[in-house]
Amino acid sequence: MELRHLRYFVAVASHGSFNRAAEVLNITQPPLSRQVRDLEEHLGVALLVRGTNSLKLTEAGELFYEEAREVLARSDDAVRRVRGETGKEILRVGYAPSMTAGIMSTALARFQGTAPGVRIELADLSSREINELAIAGRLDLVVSPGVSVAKGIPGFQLTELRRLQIVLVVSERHPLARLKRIPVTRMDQLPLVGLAKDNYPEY
Amino acid sequence: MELRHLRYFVAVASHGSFNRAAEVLNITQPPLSRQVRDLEEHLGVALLVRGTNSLKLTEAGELFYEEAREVLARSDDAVRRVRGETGKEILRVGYAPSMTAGIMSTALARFQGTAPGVRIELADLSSREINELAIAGRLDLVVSPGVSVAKGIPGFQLTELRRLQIVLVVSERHPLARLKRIPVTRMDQLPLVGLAKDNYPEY
DNA sequence: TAAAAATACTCCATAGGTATTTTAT
DNA sequence: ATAAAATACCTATGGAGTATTTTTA
Repeated sequence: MELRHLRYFVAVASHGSFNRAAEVLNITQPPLSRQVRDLEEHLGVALLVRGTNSLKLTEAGELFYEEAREVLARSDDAVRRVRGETGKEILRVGYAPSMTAGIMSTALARFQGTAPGVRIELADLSSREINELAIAGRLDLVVSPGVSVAKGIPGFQLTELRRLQIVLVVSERHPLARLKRIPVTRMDQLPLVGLAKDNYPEY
Repeated sequence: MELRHLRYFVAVASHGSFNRAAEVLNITQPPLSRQVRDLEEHLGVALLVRGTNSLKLTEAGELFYEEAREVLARSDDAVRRVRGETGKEILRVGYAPSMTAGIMSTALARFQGTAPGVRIELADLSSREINELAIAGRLDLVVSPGVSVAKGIPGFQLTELRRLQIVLVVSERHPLARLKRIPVTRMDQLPLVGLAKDNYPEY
């Protein structure tokens, strides 16, 4: 198997047609058909279902399509890097740890998969710092609690990522424990015990 | 550029010789030289410094060697997956967190690089548990303080990974502070304040 | 029946082989 | 002097082209 097979298959899959793919690849249709067929034979798996006026990917085809694109992206990237056209693309991400708990690592892995050339600079920040740095143009992407970016950040686009449930845990003898619903306003009066700024200077 | 070029270059780089690489690849030396030369030409970068009895990678060569191995590993993995020989290889790692602080994440990343098909199951364990599970055959790899595996584990091979310095911090008024060297035996007599088992049930 | 893909063949580019020379230790 | 890589040249596999047939919406 060579990269050619992957390039050809990806072209066919993405154009949904041997003829159009051949055109794009600047070759004729028969050799393209042959190469893709060779690939399927090599894999021992059918990648495409050929209907005359329709071309569908099999389940294996869908999988291999993703994989092949991945491999091609990686090899392109390898070439770019060794040429010194180094993956100097940098994505600067500022995030609030509390907001990203449990999703950051998979998000990173998946992003690196699709864009292996991009270097990611992570900074876990307080929401205030996120705003400051973002406004100063020192961040490209921000993950932050909604309230703190409610007004938006100039030059940034807002997307809802997830909704987090915030729960109140009280002793069963606490006056609030008796209420079915607790209006947020009721919490104004509660004393808040938290960490002083000095205790977490990194924020 | 085709996978062939990458395969050939990797073979040459890893064997440190065109002749030996050619042998392994089951081709003769001249076409191998040519292919590698074509690759360098395509990249526009020298990958190897040819001394008659020595072969060295250039800086670019070192980089491209890693990249190429990556691409090849990915493509192999793609084939395996689409064939349904799904990356069902699992490496079960048991480790003592204190021993692996600061090295685990990079180790994981690098391992995934060379063997992307392998799923890793991590378990941070107490050294006692590590021994138990390893003996029970439920772990493939173990990172543990030397003392606790000094006797070895049946079926496991021992390799020294790193030496950690353990330091004793005392008040300057403490009797031990006066000594230049403190024999371990002296510490027998010191009271030890630690966490009770109940306080870290996950261990 | 009219597209799109498959077949059948032809050709030539190039991967790979053989023989030899060059080079650096 | 010698072993390893480069060079020169040859061979032949197989990638790509042309012409045609087959297939199914």
